[in-house]
Amino acid sequence: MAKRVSLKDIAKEVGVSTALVSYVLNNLKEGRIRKEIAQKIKDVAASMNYRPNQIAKSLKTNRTYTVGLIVADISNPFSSSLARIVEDEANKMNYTVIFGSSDENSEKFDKLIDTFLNRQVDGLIISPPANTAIQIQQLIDHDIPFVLLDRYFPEITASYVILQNHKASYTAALHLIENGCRSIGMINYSTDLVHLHDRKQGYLDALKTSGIDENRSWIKYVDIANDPAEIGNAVQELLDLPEPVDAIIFASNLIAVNALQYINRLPLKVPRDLAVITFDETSALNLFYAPLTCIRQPLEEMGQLATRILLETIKDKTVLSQIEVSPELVIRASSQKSSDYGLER
Amino acid sequence: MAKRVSLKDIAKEVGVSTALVSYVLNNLKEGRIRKEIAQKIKDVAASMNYRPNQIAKSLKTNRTYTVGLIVADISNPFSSSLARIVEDEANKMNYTVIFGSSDENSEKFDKLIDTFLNRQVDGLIISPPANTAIQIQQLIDHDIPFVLLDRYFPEITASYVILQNHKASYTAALHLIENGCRSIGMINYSTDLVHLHDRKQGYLDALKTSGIDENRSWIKYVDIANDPAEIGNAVQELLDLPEPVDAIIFASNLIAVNALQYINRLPLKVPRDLAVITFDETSALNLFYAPLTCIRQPLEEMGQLATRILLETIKDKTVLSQIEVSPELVIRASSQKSSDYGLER
DNA sequence: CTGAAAGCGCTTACAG
DNA sequence: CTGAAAGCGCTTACAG
Repeated sequence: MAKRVSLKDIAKEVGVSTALVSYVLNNLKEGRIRKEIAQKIKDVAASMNYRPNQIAKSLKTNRTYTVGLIVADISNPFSSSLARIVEDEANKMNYTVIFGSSDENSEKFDKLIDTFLNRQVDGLIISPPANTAIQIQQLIDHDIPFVLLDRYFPEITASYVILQNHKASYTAALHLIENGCRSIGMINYSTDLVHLHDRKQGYLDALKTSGIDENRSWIKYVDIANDPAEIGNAVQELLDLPEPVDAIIFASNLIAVNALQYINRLPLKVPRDLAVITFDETSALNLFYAPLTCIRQPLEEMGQLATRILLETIKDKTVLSQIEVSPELVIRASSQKSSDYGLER
Repeated sequence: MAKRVSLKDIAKEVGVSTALVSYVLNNLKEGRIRKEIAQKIKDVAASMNYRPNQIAKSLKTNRTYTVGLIVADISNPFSSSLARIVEDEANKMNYTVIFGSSDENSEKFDKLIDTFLNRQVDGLIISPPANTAIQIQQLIDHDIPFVLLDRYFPEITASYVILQNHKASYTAALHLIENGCRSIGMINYSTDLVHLHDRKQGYLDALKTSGIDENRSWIKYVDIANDPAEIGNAVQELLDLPEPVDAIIFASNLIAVNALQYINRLPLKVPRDLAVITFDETSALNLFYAPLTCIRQPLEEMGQLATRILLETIKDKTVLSQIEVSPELVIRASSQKSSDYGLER
């Protein structure tokens, strides 16, 4: 790289101190600097193509204007959609975002936090993997500004932005019941992630409310690695029950994609033979033949809130916001047996 | 944040100079430092929970171990898949990545480059929007290490990793012709992006080779903003031609998702009534009823190569690599009229 | 084997 | 209105 021009170079060129150059270029002490000299400095800076060195500035000010975003996997559309929203919101406040994928792995997660803190990020937005409450507690102990996104730990007093997960699946299950479903399955992840447990609980409570006996074999747990074969098997098992399931709720978009791909190869028709509801609404789901009823998370709101809360926290360490946003049940054909959708093909 | 511990604190605690601490913690001059004192320093550093300040280190060494990744839109699965690969490859070499989305907008793109350079990234991986050759040339003029990914400018001598785009659509079109298609449409973006022009040209050359007269109305151009209605219209127009098209090639995964969603609502059947091939293979496409023939880009290879070339360039500014990777035509049901797939439903 | 010192490029009290 | 100077937390020739 060609030798970069520094404040000192400009100062020498104009014949003033670096301090003055710094003041002028940062628009400080405006009224109190001679106009001509200020203009001269700006002109020279422009002509020399001056580019402030943020690293030096950060070292001095102890602010990097960088936030670290830790997601499960940036290539998962759910994560990347949030990333985009965080990016836009952070940029508005002149923040840049660095990202990392934890792969649901506690060690990788630790490493990311470590790296990001070494890089002096001003704060973190985190979708933590399961069983990382200790690490999160350490962030608190060290007074590191952060907010949890999408996931949380009930035992920890930290800011978070999550979905009303219980309500989401409660509403979904109730909707299925109202549409005549009686044996409703769920495919969920086998994990300690609390928000996924909440999704299960909402579903169970809806059954109970409706006087439907809970049936343990209606819930299938798959590894969070999203293995297509395993998810296909889970579907098949639900259909192979003595009394087969007449509806399935998918606890995530990736479960849905894999399950529906499997269902595509089956002779059965959605929703005629099987009603279906999925968490999340991603473009990946749009090509299924039956328009899918889904639980829409307000991603825009979630990403923006998380970012804003983080930036607030950076300014004022005493901020604590725990926000649960509302899901929206978007009702389409896939959940309504009464619809004739399954027949028309 | 609790007062951070610095080299100086450790030095004071142990009773040595900061220089020595720095040497020990960086494992420099290993054989030449008394073992006991080295161990003591390491122990104290650990017990004080020392965390090296990368910012200070960067200021001194002029290396941030950060790369900037500029994509069109991180929420586009194509971009986020590449981002994930770049992330992994960069992490291997202890690099962190900051990202930004240009939205195909030249001004946003400028701003991102500016921000990233101010932050002293060691280099950039860039999918440039149309008409940004000037900006790219400036990077060269300023000796900034970078590599273009997915897109390039033939008039500029810069490192890049792209697909053999011409070959990709040439092969695809030929395959359709061999399977009996005679009037083959293409939906592409109206843009100056050269790689998309290459995709068009490959398609046209395949027609010519096969003795099929090029028909201007077979190519529809849509805005790169991916408006679903506009893309649906493009499909309809191709079907409404006096001599309707019997196959369509989609020039990107997002065109495909939108077009297929539209096709889903039509009475026609793929491939019986219309054969179809798409660029890119994303999970978004898996739920279409007919398994899709697609042009698979070797994303893993592309992301890794781009990252490696960048890191090479950072070390040695004289590196210049222009790589065109091979597409793979993954043949499935959607492109084969002879297949009975379209009939079985 | 170890330390004193300069310096990376900024900001910012402080002094005048 | 302007400047000299200290200092952010490191690294690294240089000297001994």
